[in-house]
Amino acid sequence: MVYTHYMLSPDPQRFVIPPISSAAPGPLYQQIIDGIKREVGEGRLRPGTALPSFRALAEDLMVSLITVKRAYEDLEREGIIHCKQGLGTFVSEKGAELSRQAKRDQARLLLRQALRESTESGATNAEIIKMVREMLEQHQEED
Amino acid sequence: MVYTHYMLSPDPQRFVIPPISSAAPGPLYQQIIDGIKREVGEGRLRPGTALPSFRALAEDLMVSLITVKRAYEDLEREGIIHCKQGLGTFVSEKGAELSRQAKRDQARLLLRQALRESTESGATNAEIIKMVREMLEQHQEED
DNA sequence: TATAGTGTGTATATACCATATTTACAGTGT
DNA sequence: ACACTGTAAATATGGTATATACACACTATA
Repeated sequence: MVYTHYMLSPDPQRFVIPPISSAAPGPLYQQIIDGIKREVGEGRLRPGTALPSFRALAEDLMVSLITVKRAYEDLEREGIIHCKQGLGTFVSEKGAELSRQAKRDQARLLLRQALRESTESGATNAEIIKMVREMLEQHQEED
Repeated sequence: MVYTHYMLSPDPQRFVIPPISSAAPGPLYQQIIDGIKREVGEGRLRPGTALPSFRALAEDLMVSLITVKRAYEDLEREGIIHCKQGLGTFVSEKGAELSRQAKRDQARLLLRQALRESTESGATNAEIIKMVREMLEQHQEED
């Protein structure tokens, strides 16, 4: 068992980024992006700290180097991280705030779609609110 | 101006299925599927009635015949419609109920994702509920 | 009552783009 | 020189969309 520098706790789970899976919905690079945004946004990967190298993360997640690069490129374009050739990849100063903002925007987008589907299914506003409350309670129990 | 048999009102808008666009998110065939589920689920395309032919819908939506076929195939697999070679395509008896059920399932899926993104963005349950209420009010105004 | 015609849905071969991989290249520090 | 970093190019695969040709069902009509 080898602990990598980006780990913050001696968790039996080796990687903070995953789960990553070809079976999961969405492309692999998107799953990596979402995972890193979560870790950065929730403060487990702090601004200035180094992310795992392309090769290290690729090997850990059993994924191609290019797939990691694709994910890091997108994150760099969003200003959340920045890559320096020969040095490594690091969390940007505004990375946490940008990650949370991205999550907020994504949440609004998904919520709009969910509400549209709900109304088209014949659900009333009261029923929708009720469903949201129930789901939030379930999420609580998971923590 | 030509009215087709599947139109229910002399709407200046010719087609009930659209809007369809390469620019819109999601593949074209999925947009067709969603549109037909909506029309069937909300009762504007009733069980037993004929849907537009592959060629007619393809021409109307300025899309390939194969794209329409792909959409109809998926809808048939879900039991919402049934295609009869040489005859046409028709809404199934349980089409409306199945469409609404599909919308409900899709809504739950999207809602789960939206709530997860919201919590990961740092939003509290109260803030999430508030956002849902605001969005529902906006949807009301559109009607 | 044959049968040609015109409408249905069906199947095959093709083009294109996003995704993911391998392999080789270039920069930075020790 | 070496061992690490990120970068770039060529390739393979799968999903999406297209055009073209094929098979079935009704119907008008000779």
